[in-house]
Amino acid sequence: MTNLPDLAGLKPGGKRSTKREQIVSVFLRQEGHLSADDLVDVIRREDHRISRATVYRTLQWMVDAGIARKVDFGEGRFRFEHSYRQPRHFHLLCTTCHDSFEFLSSDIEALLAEVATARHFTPEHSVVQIHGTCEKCRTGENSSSVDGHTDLLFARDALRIAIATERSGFEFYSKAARITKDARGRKVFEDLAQEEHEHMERLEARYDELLARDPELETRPTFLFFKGAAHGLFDQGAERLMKGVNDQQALLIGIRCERGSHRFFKKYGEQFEESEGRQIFLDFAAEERTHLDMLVREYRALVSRQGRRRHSVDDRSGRRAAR
Amino acid sequence: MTNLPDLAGLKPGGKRSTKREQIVSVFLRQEGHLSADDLVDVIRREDHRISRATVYRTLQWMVDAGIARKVDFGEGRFRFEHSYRQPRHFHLLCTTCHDSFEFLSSDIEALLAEVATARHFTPEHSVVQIHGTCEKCRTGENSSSVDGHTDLLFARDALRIAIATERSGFEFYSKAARITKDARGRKVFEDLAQEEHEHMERLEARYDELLARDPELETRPTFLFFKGAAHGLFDQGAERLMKGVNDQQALLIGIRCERGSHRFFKKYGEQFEESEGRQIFLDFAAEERTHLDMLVREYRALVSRQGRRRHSVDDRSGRRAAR
DNA sequence: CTAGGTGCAAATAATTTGCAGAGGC
DNA sequence: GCCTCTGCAAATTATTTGCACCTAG
Repeated sequence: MTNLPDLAGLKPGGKRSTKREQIVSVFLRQEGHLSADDLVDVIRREDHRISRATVYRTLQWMVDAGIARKVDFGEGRFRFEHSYRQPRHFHLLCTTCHDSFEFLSSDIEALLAEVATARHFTPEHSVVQIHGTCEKCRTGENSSSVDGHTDLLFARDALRIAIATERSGFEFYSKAARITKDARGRKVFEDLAQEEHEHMERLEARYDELLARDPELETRPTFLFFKGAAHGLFDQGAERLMKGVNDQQALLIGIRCERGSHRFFKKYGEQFEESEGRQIFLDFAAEERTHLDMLVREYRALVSRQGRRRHSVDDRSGRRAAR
Repeated sequence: MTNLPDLAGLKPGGKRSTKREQIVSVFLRQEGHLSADDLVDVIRREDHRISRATVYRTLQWMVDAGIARKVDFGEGRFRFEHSYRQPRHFHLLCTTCHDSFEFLSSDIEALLAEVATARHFTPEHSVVQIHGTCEKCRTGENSSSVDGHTDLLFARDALRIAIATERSGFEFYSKAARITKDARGRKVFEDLAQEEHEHMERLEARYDELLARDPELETRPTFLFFKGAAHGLFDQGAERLMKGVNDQQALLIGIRCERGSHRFFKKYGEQFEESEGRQIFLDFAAEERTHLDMLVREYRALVSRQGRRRHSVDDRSGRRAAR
């Protein structure tokens, strides 16, 4: 299912499965958050002659090698999770069944960054845990769970965000085109609206492909929580357009939206290991970048045209003054 | 400095200082986050004959009694903090000097609540920790620190938020009064603007009193991070006013702002133990409640006046039809 | 007198380490 | 043969517990 990493340190034609490789391989085949003891149990099922000490040593080695991450759920012992894919995710921890669920929240991350800055603190990593009771333990039955397919969920949520942003971008540019007087400026906005629309359709197709891979995908709960950062930028921009602005201001608002959007998706996407979700964010950032460049070019053109017009006015008034 | 709690379980005329009382009293005199061992060290300074086991037992007793809270900073052992005053606060943890700093963030709490809801999870408590390097360890010198005077800081930040909200409330009502056509409705908005203004001055006086108690207070870093929830409600309301609304809509917008504000400050304030900050939030919530009632009364009056007018129109057209 | 508090030492529990032997290139 | 890995048992660390004793009400 998951494509295992290269088991660093193993020669391509590796001979016998040494203990370490065996432990690493078993660990990577598991999902969820294992305690050292859980891992010993699983491993003993296929090989009796493995010492607890070796498991501990291998776990430490995996942490150093970046394969595993040590997490503390406050149980008085550590657990270990795969460390590739989403870095810096957060946890929901059921105090009854001790099951754990992951989530991402760029919103919380942004707030944490603000706190760290305000307190002159250089953050390395953050721990966010919600301790409580999971639905299963409360109601008895298990609902659609996250099931560890976080890759697909991440891609799904990244696409949803990208689509929502494209949609509000489309609305923004349609509105901007409607209120722009200058024919050339209007054309730029119309083209951008057109592009946003096309790209939105491409993203929706990609979303459908994803659904085809897992028909249950759409019923699964949100994994990536996201609203502040980029979402709403275009909506806010559209509101500002309604207050009555001139062509130049409309371009500036567009630039501000695209730049915010580009920066955010690039920065956020780059945090992740190679994955479909990451790619969606980076593709999207690139797209926003193109739009940004287009707007900036147009803005410069507009300003220089106005400058020329003003110059000729100046010339005229100059001549008038000299008269 | 801090007023110690009643050392629950101690009979009023308690005789000799039993060990437990001694340990509790030493614990409460400390500040920061102590490990069991730290506490043993401190206690041994005044009494050699205290067993580690007793300290552990007393710590557990304190946790059960609600005097202390057990926290896990991922060091492989637990620490204990005073549990009265701010519940559910979060931590900045320096990986170098192992010092710890506290902060509150209603914004993060709100997001965590959303995540829990979306995942059908019943949250009990949340852990939020930012691990990194503190300013002291990075630059060598200690800046204005929080110094454990969290009570004052909490009160200061609560006041700041209340003042900011009053200010935007004042602006909102001034604007509403300006655009209201109906004389009676205008009077209501003017009165409210006036009230917000007076209350703002009272809050500012209270703020100055606070500053008098600690001249350094204003230079200390933010303790309570806060922006989403209530702040901005009136600003948003004011924006909606600008879009051109009738008197009735203006009242509805005001009602929505006051209700949101009231609910938020009440709910948030109630979380805390008795403290100045809590009182500020609750006073403020009560104030918003009064305004809310006033607006609702006015809204009903307006609607009933309109109803009467419409009725009389109906009557007239009825007569006309019967003619 | 008696329930609960306390000290001491031993028990637990998770994890680490010393050391001698094993295994692979 | 050399170097690293591994198993085993002992050590370490934080915390808990059993048990006999003590002490205040």
